[in-house]
Amino acid sequence: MGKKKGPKYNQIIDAAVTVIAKHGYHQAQVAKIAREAGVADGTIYLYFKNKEDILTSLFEEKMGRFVETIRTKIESCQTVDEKFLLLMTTHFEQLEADKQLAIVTQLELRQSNTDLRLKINDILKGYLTLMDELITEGKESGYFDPELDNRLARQMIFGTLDEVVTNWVMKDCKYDLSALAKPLHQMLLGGFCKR
Amino acid sequence: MGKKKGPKYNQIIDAAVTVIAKHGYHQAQVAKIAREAGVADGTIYLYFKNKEDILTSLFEEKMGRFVETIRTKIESCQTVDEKFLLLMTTHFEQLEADKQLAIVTQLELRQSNTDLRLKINDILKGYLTLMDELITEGKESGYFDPELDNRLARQMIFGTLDEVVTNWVMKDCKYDLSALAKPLHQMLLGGFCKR
Amino acid sequence: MGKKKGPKYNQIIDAAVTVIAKHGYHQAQVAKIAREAGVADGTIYLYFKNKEDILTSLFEEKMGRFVETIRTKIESCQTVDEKFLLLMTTHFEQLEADKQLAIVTQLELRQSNTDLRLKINDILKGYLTLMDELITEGKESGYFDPELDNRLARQMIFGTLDEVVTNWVMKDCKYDLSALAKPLHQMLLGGFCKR
Amino acid sequence: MGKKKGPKYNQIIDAAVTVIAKHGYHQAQVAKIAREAGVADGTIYLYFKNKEDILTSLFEEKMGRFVETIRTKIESCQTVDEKFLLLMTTHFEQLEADKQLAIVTQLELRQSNTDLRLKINDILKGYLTLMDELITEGKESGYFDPELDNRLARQMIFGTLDEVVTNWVMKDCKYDLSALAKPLHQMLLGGFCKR
DNA sequence: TATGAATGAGTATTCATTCAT
DNA sequence: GATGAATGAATACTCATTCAT
Repeated sequence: MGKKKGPKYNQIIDAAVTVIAKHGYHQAQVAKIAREAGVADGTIYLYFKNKEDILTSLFEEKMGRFVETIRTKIESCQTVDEKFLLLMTTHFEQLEADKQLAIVTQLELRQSNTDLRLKINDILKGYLTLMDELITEGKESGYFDPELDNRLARQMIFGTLDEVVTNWVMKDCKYDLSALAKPLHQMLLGGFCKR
Repeated sequence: MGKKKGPKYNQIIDAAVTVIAKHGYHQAQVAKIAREAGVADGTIYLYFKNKEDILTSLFEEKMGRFVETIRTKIESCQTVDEKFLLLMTTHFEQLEADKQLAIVTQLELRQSNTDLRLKINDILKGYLTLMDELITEGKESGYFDPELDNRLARQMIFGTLDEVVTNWVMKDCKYDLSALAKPLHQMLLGGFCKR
Repeated sequence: MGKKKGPKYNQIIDAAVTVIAKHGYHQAQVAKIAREAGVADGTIYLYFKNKEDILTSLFEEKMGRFVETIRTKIESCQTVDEKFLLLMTTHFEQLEADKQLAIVTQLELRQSNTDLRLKINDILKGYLTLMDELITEGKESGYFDPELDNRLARQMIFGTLDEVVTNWVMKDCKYDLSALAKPLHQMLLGGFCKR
Repeated sequence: MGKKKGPKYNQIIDAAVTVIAKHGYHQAQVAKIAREAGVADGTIYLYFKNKEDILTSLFEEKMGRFVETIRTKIESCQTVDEKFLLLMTTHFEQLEADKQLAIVTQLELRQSNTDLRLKINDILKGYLTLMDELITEGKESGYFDPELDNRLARQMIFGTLDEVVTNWVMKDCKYDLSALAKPLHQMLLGGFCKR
């Protein structure tokens, strides 16, 4: 069980995204996912331990490279300032590139029970670590306020990005999301106040 | 039906909060709520139309005055700066005052798929309007950057507050939440950068 | 209990007829009957043992005089032939006089469980006896075939009358029912065949 | 869903007949039918849309050929007189052949309030048409009174047959039903009166 | 590997009846 | 007598998971 191999593994995950995006979390039965994937119900259980495992694997597969992509990209930047802008831009671009997936991760999977949400948080932990490193770097380089509370700053960045993406998804993804990175970057780093 | 009167009405709502906080949204059966409230299953239906009506009434009863309380409190403030600080402090204090309720509204009720989410959004709409007014006031008074995008600023504030509270709840409410208002206020208004 | 006295007793029975005719047997809850009667739910149980007792009492009260009326009327007739015609005419006239009641007895009460239907049959027993007497009289007077099987003849008469009335009710009582007595009388006594 | 194939489909229908005949319509729970059929509750829903679908399918499967059988049989008869006798005999014989089924169709299924009654009426409609044709044929051949009212004659035949069968069922099917066809035939065609 | 038929635990809601006032 | 708030038993249907083929 759990043979994370073969084309069917990915077929099933993609089918889950499609079904959840189309019918919603509570109407995404295993049988429906199996039909969408073109396999028998029982086949699902050759690749996944149970239904929850489909959802967490979905999150892992689809979001696993999410953070890595960001980390790689910002390496090329010189300043913390630039790094932050690129982090946000890349965050938005990646979600903008797969709107169906955005619906699933921003809206539908949040209806799942608390256990699944804890696993999602685990996956996000790498993202929070990255932000933490950036904040520390900013503080050490003298660019950020040295009194900054890392945890709060991190929650502020993540909470903001998440809320902005969720609003975009709820407005049917019909405006340019990555264009918002720049003004947000300015607001996060410079605050609301005039200088 | 729907008598919305008598001590039993409140007994049942309080029982629902207790049961959901203790067992989670998906394990909060009507029978369990009835037992906790000390009434028969059928009695629930003398006071509520159906199970969902319990949850929406819970939200209305418990959170209905949330925004109004904040709006009233900040009226006494002179400056936008003070208003923002008081908004955040009051936001945190109200949730801190009933930790069980915080668990229910921040984590459990978000798993619902129904009209309840619409009702939650209704309440939030009033909150977003209030934030909007504050932001505009800040811009007009020359305190905020006149180029500030209201929608983004609003999402930044709300996303930050929500994320901070959710983290506090997931850490079992074991630190002082309202004490975070001040540093957050500084970060939101002044940004991460040193001045 | 079961004090078959007072105006409320009749109020409740009339309310039951109205409610059943309007909403159907399966939607005729005790609470609905009580409201229609203008009494409290509990009051019903001062006059009736239980819900089934309302229905059997309804049948007794409303249909009890049914047979007696027929019996009295046909006493004035000279011949069996006349008696039969008058029996059928009176049967139809009585049901035609209260169409709501006809709906209840012909359609709705038949959906009741087998126990109630047995009680209804008890009440009808007097009617069958009357028919039996008439058939015997017809045979003894030499008017009917002496070989006639009383039981079958009785079932034929009752089955025919019942089916004719039921069809009339299902066609919304919109044609003249008692006018059918005469041709039916001729068919029952003379048969389908030409003479 | 609704595979209408395989031995289980018939097992379930037969179990429904058995359970309803034994415990009555209102005590025929799905779980009881499943146990009698030797399958799990959920299996029922692989073969039937819902509980009502079991009952309508039961009626279709068991009574669907009822009228057709009669129609085929009487084709071989020469005279209307013979046709009528055979119609009645076949009607009785078919019900006599499965007494449990007779209980279900004559008594229990009549307590239903649903589409089932419409379905029953549909089947009966074909029967009434057949009777109509016979009556017309009798009139045209000069055998029946040309003044005969088809509708009334039809209701008289059907009402009589139905009443006779119902009485037989209520007397626990303990006498010879089809033997009654002959005397009834004589009474219907020749009337009660001596000739 | 793959199938898909079969499983059976789990739950919101109705409504006849009671009984304290 | 009269009330009506409270009771609680009873039931169809879904769907994640299994296992014989």
